Amino acid sequence: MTVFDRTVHRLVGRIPPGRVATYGQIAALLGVPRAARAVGSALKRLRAGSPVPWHRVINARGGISLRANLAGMLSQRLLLEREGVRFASERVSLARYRWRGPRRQPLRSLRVLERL
DNA sequence: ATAGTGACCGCGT
DNA sequence: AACGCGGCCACTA
Repeated sequence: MTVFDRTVHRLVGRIPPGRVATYGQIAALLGVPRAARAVGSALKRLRAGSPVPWHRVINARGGISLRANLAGMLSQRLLLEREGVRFASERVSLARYRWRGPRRQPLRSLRVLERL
């Protein structure tokens, strides 16, 4: 494990249930816009049983990238559907499910508004 | 130090 | 809309 790996894992850990992010998006949020591929590798290095919600990371086309491992591909889809993410012809609508990135803790006054 | 390897991406057929 | 390429970045052997 490297610093890069842990940084990726930490960020991915903040994606809420029912939402998704793309590899490129994660890379961009980390300040390395073109490291999408490296992000995928970092996720692959996750230890089995890790609490990191790796399944919430998909490719820019809204699809699952685990083409090689068919088993893993199905489980990813299952995990997402279990959270309410719907698939349409092997794809999810990024417009609808894309996570907007980590938000700073809202200001106290704004929090009140959120409850409305 | 270096060459090889992808859970990627955007662009041009 | 699907496919193929080339470029990219971090990691590994």
